[in-house]
Amino acid sequence: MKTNVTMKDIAEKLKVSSVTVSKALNDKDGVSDELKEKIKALADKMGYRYNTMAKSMKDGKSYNVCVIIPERFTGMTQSFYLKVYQSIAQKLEERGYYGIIHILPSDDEEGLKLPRIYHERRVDGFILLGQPSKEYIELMQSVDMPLVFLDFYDENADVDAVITDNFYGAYELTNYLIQAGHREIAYVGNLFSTSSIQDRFLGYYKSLLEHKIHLKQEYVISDRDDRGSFIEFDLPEALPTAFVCNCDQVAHLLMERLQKNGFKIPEDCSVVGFDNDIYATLTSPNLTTVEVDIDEMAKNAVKFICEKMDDETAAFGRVAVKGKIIYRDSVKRLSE
Amino acid sequence: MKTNVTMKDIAEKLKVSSVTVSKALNDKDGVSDELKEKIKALADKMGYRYNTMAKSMKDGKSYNVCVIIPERFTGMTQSFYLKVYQSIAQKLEERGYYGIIHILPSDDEEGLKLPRIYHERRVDGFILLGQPSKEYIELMQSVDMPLVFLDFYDENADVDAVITDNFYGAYELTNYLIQAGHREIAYVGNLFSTSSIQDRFLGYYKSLLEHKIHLKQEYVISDRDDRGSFIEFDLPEALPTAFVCNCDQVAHLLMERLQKNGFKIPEDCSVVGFDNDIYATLTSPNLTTVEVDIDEMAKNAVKFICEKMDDETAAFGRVAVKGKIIYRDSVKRLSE
DNA sequence: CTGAAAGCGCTTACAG
DNA sequence: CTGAAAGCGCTTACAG
Repeated sequence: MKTNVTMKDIAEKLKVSSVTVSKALNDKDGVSDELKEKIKALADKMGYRYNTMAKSMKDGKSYNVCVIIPERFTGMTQSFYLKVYQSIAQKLEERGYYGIIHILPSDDEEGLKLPRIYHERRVDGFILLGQPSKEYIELMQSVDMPLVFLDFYDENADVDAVITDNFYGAYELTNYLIQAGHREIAYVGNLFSTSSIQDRFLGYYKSLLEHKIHLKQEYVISDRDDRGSFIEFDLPEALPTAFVCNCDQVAHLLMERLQKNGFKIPEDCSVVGFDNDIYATLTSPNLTTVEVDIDEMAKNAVKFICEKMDDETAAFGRVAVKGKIIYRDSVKRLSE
Repeated sequence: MKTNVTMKDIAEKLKVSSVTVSKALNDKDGVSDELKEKIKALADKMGYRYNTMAKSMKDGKSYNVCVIIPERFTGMTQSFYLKVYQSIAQKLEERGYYGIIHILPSDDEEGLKLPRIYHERRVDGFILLGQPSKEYIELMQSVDMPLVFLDFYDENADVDAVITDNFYGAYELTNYLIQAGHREIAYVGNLFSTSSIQDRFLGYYKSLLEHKIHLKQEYVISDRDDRGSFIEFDLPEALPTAFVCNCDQVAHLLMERLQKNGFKIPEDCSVVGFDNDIYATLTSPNLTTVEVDIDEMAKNAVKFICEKMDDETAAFGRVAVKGKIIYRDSVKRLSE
C-alpha cells in the first residue's frame, strides 16, 4: 500500500482533475453523484489519507488549540486536569480542531517564555488551564491570539474565563453544615494563594453572615505558604465543630492530623472538602464535598475559544459553572 | 503588529529574495554575515514567526508524535501517565518534534478506530502508552508507521517496547523481604490481567525459587477481575508474614483491609508495593516500593521513535529500564 | 458538471 | 554570495 497517495494520484487513475477529486472527497457541489462515488471508492481502495497540512497552509490556520497547564498543577491535582483536558480534546475534535497539551515548565513561566508551538504558528488559540503568574498572564494577553482562562480568573475583566462556581459551592456547603446544627465552623485555606481559595472562603463567609454567625479570626486556618506548598496547620485552642476545607486534599491532610490527635470524624468534628477528587474517597469516612462539572466547563471553554477563533471580537466574560454537592459521611448532624 | 508576516514580506523590505531570507533565518550557508544579521533583526522587529506548516508540506512530515493512552488508564494511574507524557514531550521537543496526547476512548478501542490525527496525516509516529486490547495492538501494527510500545509489551517480538524492569524489581523486593527473615510471602495480583502483573509475579517467584521456598497456591491472591476492576481479596486462612503487591494502589487497599481486621502493619504483616505513586505515601505506614525511572523510560521511547522515523528499518526490541527500591516503613525485620 | 490557473509559505536544486 | 524556478497537496475563484 503506497503510503502517500494524493488527490492527484486518484485523479490521474480516473482521468479527471484533482479539483474534481477534491470536490468529491469534501462532498461539495459540482460533481455528479456517480463520479463522486467512484472517486470515494478508489480513494478508499488506494488508502488515501487527507493531508490537513495542505489545507492549513491554504487558509492559514493550524486547527490546533493549545491547552497550557502550568507544571506545578500536574503534581497536585493531576487527575483533575487530565480529565479536563480529555473532555476539551473530545469537544474540540467535534469541531474539527485538535487539542495539544503544553505543560508549562516552571522555568518558562518564570522566564516568560511562550511555548515553541506559538512561535511556529502551529496553534490558533490558547486555553490556559490553571493560574500561572501575573506576569505570564500579561504575556499571554499581549499575544494577539484567542485566549480563554479555565478554572481561574484574573482581576483583569477583559479576558474570557470559565470557572467553577467556587463562591456558590462553598456557600451551599456551609449552609448545609449550619442546617445540620453547626455554629462553630472554621475555614481551611490560604486566602492569598489562588482566586479559587479566596472565592470559596467568601462563599463560606456569606453563609456565616446570612446566619448571623461571627467570623472568628482564629477560624481561618492557612494550609499552604504563598508559593503553594502545604504547611503544618495552626489549629485553634478550642476546636470548632466543623471545618470547611478549600479542597479535598487539604481535608484529607486535616483529617489525618485530627485523627492522629485522637479526634473522631464526624463524631468529634465534621469536615467537608471541595473538588471530589481522589482524596475524597481516600479518607475514612469518605468526604462530603463539591463535585466540579468538568464536562460543562470544557464545553464552555471550547465554545468560547472556537467562537473567538472565528470572530476576533467575540467576548464572553466570566462564566461560573455550578458544581454539585456530594453527600457522604464526614458530617455529623448535631442535636439542636 | 501585523499578525502574518512572511519571509516574502521581509525580503521585499530589504530588496532581496525570499530564498536569501530563508537561508539567513535558518543559519544556512550562502548569505553574507552582514545581510544575515540585517534580515534577522528585521524579522524580529516585524514580529515574524516561522511557519512550520510550510516546511511540513515540503518534506511531507508533520513533526508530530502521537502518544496514545487508553482511556481506562487515565483513571487509575493518571498521575503516572501524565508525568510520563510530560517527560516524553520535553524530550521530543529537544529533537524538533511535538508530542500530542490522544486519550483513546474505550469505544474507539473496542471499535478498532484509529485516531483522526492518523487519517489526517498529522503525525509521523506513535507511542502507545499503556496496553490496549490485543486487537487494537494488531491494528496499530498493521498501520505502516513507526510505533513504540511504552510500559508494556506484547508477545509479538517484532515491535519495539520500553518497559520497567518489572521482573527484576519484584525479584529484588522479594529478596529484601527474605533477607529480613520472611518465609511466608504472598503475591497479590491477577496473573492474567497485564504483562506487568505477570512479570512482577515471576520476579517474586524466582526469588522464592532461589531461596528454596515453596510457592503455595493460596498465597497467590487475585486483586481484580479480567477486565481490571478491583475485587474483594480472598485472604488465606493462615496469614503470611509478608505481601508483595503488584502495585501501590492494591497495597493500599490491602492495608486498609488488614487494618480493618485488626492487624498492625508492619508488626503483624509486612506489605510492599510497586510504582511509588501517590498511594505509596497515602498509607500509614508509608510503603516500601519500587520507583519507576520515568525519565529514563521516556528518553528511550523518544530515542526509539525518532530513529525509527528517520530510518524505517531501525529496530530496538524490548528494553527494560531498571527501577529503584524505596525503603520506607511497611516492612518488619523478623528476628531469626 | 468539469477543470486550468493561481496561490498558501516555505525549501531544494540549480544557475549565475 | 544571491536568486529564479519548481514543487509540497490542497482549495478557491473563475471559465467553459
